[in-house]
Amino acid sequence: MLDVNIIRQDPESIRQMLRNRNYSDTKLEAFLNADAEWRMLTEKGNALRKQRNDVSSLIPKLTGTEKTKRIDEMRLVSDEIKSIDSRLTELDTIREECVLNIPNIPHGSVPIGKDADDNVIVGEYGTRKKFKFRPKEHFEIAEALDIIDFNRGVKVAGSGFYVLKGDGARLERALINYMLDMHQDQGYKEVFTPVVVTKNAVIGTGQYPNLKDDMYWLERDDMWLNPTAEVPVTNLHQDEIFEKSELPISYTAYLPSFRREAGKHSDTRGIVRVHEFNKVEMVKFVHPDGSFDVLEKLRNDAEDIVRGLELPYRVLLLCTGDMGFAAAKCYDIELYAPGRDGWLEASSCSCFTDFQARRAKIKFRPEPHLKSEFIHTLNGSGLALPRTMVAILENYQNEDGTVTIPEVLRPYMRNQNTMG
RNA sequence: GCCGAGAUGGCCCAGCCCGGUAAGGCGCGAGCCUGGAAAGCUCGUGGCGGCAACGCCUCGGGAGUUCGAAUCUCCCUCUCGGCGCCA
Repeated sequence: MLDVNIIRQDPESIRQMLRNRNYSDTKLEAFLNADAEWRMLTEKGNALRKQRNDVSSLIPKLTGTEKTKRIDEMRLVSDEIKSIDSRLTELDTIREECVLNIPNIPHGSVPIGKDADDNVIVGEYGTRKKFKFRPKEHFEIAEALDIIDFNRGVKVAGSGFYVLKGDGARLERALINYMLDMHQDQGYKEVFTPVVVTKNAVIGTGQYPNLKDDMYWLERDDMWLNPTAEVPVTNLHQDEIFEKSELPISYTAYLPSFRREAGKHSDTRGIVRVHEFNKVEMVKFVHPDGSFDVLEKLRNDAEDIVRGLELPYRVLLLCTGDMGFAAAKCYDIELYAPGRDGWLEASSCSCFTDFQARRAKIKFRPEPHLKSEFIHTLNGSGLALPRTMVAILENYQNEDGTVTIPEVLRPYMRNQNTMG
């Protein structure tokens, strides 16, 4: 959520920003209209309240006709206040709904562009293996090794779900532990949070309202299935005020994530786009100064995971048109998958400035006697598990159908070095 | 799920029965005092609108009664305790 003062002060630059981000219908104009009326009525209402307060403190001292007269007068004033208030409540609802639908302002270093084609490739790293055979796609490998069972996943939970078996399940567990351990070494504190979150939490991080159709909703309890650990982890500190000395705070969390992927058809033959997947996430709460430098560090922490796995990858700087709603700047890390000869987005690292902090009311006190200010939040996946597994299966496959286990994972798999 | 008790400024806590300017303490800050400090004293310490004087709001959330609600009525949320159920 943006600071309403910024919207009021310079609506034209917000309009330009929305054009750059490809948001056509954002209710900015509706906000401005409602806000102008709101401010006018607030002042009017305050003046009437002042009158009522003054007379009300006078009334107990009065007697007789003077008193009845005043009470009658105040009855009219109260009625007017009531009608102003009910209009103010309407306007407030409109204002809030509008402002919740306006995305964050991109950082100056973000390239302006329409869609994914305008993203900037920051760099390509690692070496691609030369295969002496046609590299297979991950589902061919996995089915042959019987480590992923697509049909039974569908049987249990419907399309878009899958089952890991044997070495597949163990590889998943190894990856989670490897990632958590590395993030711990990088200075992140591990947390394990609820998978079900409140509506307030999804508002706090900005998934609600604009991604609400992408999340699973538990109607009976008005709860939401975690779409990314960013939600429960960032909201851990909802409504809190930190001392300056407590910042920065870095968390890492492993948590299942759920996406309805409404309108997209899930890839039933693979695990590239599924409804439930594991992910290890990094979340940071930082001082507003230098938060974009922290983003570089965060991205590097995610790259460490990929480098450790010795997978070829590239880093993209997302353009204004492709960036997420709440982000001010965002890098994607994509893994190269030789079987499909394509790139897989496995991590997204973003700086949200104070956009989430304002929604979730996360503040810090710059100095003990000074007013509290909003902190900045960041997060990044390190990494999404299914796509990492796809990349491992396709990059580490051998001609005989076996898959070599990346060296860093072997300690987590009882020193086993191949699957199959 | 049932019964009971609670929710008041950064933190603690009074006020509620019996409606009339939200008291006090802690912490933190500024000032006075002091050779310096402690103690003491004074002031400040949430949000919104004008952005200066000022005004309004704020007692978990919402609705109602009233000239006037922290206080009375109704609904909801959360916390704690007891009972029940249970991996």
